[in-house]
Amino acid sequence: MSLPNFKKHLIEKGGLSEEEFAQILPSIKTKRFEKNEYLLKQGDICPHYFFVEQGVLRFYSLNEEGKENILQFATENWIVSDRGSVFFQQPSTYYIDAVEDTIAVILDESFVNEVAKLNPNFRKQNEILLQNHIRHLYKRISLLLGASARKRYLEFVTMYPDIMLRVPQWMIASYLGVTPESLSRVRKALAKENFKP
Amino acid sequence: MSLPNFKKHLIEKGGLSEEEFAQILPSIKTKRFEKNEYLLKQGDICPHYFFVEQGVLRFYSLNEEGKENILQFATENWIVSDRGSVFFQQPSTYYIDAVEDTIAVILDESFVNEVAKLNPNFRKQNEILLQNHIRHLYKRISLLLGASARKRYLEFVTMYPDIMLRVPQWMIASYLGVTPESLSRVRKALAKENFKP
DNA sequence: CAGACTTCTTACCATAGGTCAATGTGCAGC
DNA sequence: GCTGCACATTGACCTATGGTAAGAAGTCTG
Repeated sequence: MSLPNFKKHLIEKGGLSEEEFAQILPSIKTKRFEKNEYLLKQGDICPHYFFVEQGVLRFYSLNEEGKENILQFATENWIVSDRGSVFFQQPSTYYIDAVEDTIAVILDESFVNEVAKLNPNFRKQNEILLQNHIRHLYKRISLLLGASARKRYLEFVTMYPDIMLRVPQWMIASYLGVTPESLSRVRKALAKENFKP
Repeated sequence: MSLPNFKKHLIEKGGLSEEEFAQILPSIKTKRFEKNEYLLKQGDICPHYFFVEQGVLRFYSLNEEGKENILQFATENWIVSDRGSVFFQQPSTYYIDAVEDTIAVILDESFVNEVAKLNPNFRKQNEILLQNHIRHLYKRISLLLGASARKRYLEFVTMYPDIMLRVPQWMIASYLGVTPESLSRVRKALAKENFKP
């Protein structure tokens, strides 16, 4: 298993050297998930963080009526998890599953500590990721509070053009908080105004 | 300035002793804000974290049409800030102002480090606060994605009964992502079904 | 290739919530 | 005790989005 993305991540973002990476490579655990396979189900204690080496994951909740609300997609180089569940060792209220066949690197607190021992900079980089994550969540809430379906879609397209092409449209609708039909209408209206994605 | 809430916070959550608190007390900076006074404006680099010793703050964004979207309220013992702006030293896109006259403790990274030196446990407690914060943001997004105005309001009331009583209704509407008129109608309908808040 | 899904689109109608405007109502300042 | 705001309510109307149902297009599978 060569893990080019994870290697790049640790070297560029984590500040590790080639040698340091080679040193920890043997202790890296990965897992392969098939399309539609679950990584986490409601009620489970989320065991790890998942770094997407290859593929697409989705993180979502299910409301009482059985409607899925997609909170996050994760493509290559993204980390996804129910952090709260991992941290507090409490049952999760969320699901994670694979949108495509996916290879994920299994991360846990001990791994972070181990790498941080090699290179103290790594902890700082983790902190940066976390802060960016929070920023992103705030932005998302702002949009959900204030923006129309159309505006949210446009924002999504410019922010994640890659994801757009890899997940079915109804999942994007769920991420945006609208029905697939509504999203279809929004897209049609945009096409009529000759909007180029 | 006696700061009973902040003292309690540091002792109970931060694990400090009375003596340790007395030791840092002289270096604690506080500031008083009048109702409607700004703590942060769009474009500023958010200089600190604010711990609310007494009063109510609100954290919000303004969209292009000038509509306010309230992201968070903070009453006693809450910490509020644009963390991203503090951390990355970048201009904020948010506002913070005082809903009531407020006494806030001014916190910055150096303060956290100073206290952590006294009691290493403090860093862990900060981490816990942060993780809870993220959990809370996810929950909020789920509700905005999937729940009706009524459900969001009921959730708000049970979660923050205290805030309900201290901020005007139109701000709650903004927090929930509906118009004040809609919220008024939701409340009327609930009253008719003899809902007791 | 046939058949069964899944996804996307379209059309028609329903409705929650938005908009606008008028009316209350309480409270702060004179 | 008025006067003037800021907030809240209400009603009439409108619009974006939801719900339903059907068909078209694509895709997987035997």
